[in-house]
Amino acid sequence: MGSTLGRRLPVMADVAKEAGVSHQTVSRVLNDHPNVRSETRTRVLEAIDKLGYRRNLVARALVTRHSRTLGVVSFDTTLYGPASTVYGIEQAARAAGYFVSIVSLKSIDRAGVRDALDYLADQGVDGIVVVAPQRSAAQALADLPLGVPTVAVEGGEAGEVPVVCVDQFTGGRLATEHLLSLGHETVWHVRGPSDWLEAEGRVAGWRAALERAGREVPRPLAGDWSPRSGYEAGRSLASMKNVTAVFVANDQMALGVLRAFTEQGVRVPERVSVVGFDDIPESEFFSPPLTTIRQDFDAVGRHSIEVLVRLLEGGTEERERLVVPPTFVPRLSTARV
Amino acid sequence: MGSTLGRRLPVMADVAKEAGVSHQTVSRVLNDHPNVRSETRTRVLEAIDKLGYRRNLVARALVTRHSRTLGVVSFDTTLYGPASTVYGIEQAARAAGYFVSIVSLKSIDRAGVRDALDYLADQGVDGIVVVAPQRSAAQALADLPLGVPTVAVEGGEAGEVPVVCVDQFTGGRLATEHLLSLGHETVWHVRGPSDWLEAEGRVAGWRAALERAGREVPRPLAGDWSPRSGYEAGRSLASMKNVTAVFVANDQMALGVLRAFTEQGVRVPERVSVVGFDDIPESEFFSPPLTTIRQDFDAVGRHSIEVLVRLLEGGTEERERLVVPPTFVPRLSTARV
DNA sequence: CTCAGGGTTGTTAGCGTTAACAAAGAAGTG
DNA sequence: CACTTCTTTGTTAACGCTAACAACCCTGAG
Repeated sequence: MGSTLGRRLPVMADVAKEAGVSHQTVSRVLNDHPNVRSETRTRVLEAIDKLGYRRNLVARALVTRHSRTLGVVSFDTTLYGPASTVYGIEQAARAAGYFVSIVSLKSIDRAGVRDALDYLADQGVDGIVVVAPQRSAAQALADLPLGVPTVAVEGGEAGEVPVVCVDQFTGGRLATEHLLSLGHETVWHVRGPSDWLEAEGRVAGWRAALERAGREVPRPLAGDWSPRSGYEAGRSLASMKNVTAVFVANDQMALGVLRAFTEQGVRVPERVSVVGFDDIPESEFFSPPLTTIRQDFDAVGRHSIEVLVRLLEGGTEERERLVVPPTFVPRLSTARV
Repeated sequence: MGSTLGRRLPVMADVAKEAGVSHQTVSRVLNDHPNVRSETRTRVLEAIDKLGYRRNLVARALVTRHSRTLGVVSFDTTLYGPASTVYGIEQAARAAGYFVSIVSLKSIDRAGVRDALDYLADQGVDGIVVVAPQRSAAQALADLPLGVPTVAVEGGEAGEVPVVCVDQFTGGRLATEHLLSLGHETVWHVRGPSDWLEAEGRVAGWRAALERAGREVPRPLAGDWSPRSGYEAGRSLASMKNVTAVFVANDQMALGVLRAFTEQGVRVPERVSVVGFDDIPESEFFSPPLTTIRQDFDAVGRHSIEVLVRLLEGGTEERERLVVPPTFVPRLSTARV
């Protein structure tokens, strides 16, 4: 449409001519410069309105050296956690007047993260949020001497950039303490992949709670966050007679565990109690509804933008670390021994 | 870091001086212009390498009037469908050399869509993909006289822009025919919100299959895609004695239905068969594993970019409509009467 | 030997905006 | 009333790149 229209879009000079002022005055009006006579201002605004003028942000970015665009690097935005975090980021960024450009990685190795950051830097983003839940990603970030202000989400201990994350340790501890408080002798654990900082944090919290209570610490079963890996862990657990309580490192794997237990005739919570992690929207409707630890992904996303914007606008380079607490969500998958 | 460094980034002129050529020659090398002596080319490339020069894409965009950025407007990217679609879009766009800027809407009304499109147009995107599964969004799109090439995903019948979508009608038909083929007298339906085109398509496919088989068409139960609404529909269905087969319009609601059935002692698939829609990663591990209709969201996202890029680069304004077929995924939630 | 024609490079002029400075008028001060 | 100061506006010069054109060199045909 309009390919033969010929009328190019109006530019600032057109508005200026229409309003009988210089283009600089138009610029001043648009940028809320205080020293413009109100009569002139209205005349300019009318001209803008009449011509349907819209300022060219690319030209503006060239001269101001600010694109008002933030970059986001994330791993597999198909997963609930990253998707929710990115959603929070996007909402907060837009509210703060920034555009959001996204790179979603398939695998997170150092090269991948480096490429993504370069790519965004090329585009001229003013700042970057890296959702880096894996150790490799966090390290890649730590190594990179990047010229763009950056914030890591779930970035673990990496010291170079500010970090916003959920307190995984406390989450693991809460889950475990809940199960112990119900009278379980010990708590088994289906953990996430070892490269993930979140997985490590949950393991550590679980272990600490057991040790503090002076209980035996069983060997954790390995999972990869997928329902299938939970299912396989569940089959192993079902065959062990002494298992009465399991803390599963995420809700999806917990679903797999529940499925395996159902197949093997292991009743939850009558014979085994199960606690998950994340509180995905589905977990309330698992059979039975899943007791879990809620992560406020949305808050994490919002906070990361707050920190980044502060970095961009304030400029103070506080080496911040903002920790969002998880919350315990009791449902029906856990019971007294 | 580097705030006191003072050394500004190298620009094309710096490279030119370093290589002993004009900046235009540098530009030609970067743009793969054929008429550059290979010796000169290597000299320029060496200079680029030595100085760590990176071309300023903002300046380039200003003069070429192309930002190589595509905009995506989507509704609630927290949901599995939109998230997967956006993921596919992002991957395909990056592979085609485009950046992706995202706007995620909380509610899709005409004003919201209009704002999002304006917002992206201001930013100077070259093209836009609108994930518009609701009728209101599709209409908003149809009304808008936008100056930027646009493709709608799941956009229904809206005639102004090319559309890429999954064949919802066929999906609904497949689900229903499967249940009928198992000997069920008729099939009940838990539908999605009436504003959603996808919901309508599935209802229509379900109805058509029943009518073609000469069966009674029960009144569909209303849902809003959430597990909770499925749960509520499930409680209603559980109380009806004549229900033996249910087609639920998405997997999340199907989870709620399964939960309600479990609570009421209605066994699946022994007493009632259930079919879902979407094939989310969890559905294989529901109890029982859910028979469902798979939508290839990723393919939809990829196709939408293909169409858009063709529009941008070819320029032919074919009023395309690309339909991705759904596939039937048999699992254990359905059985013969 | 001359001249056309292609390959290769340089020069100049934008793209549409903001920044920096200059200029003119209004207003306040001794 | 002269002089400073503030407000308002305009003029000019970037920002870093590509497009258009000009200029030069080299080759080969007449």
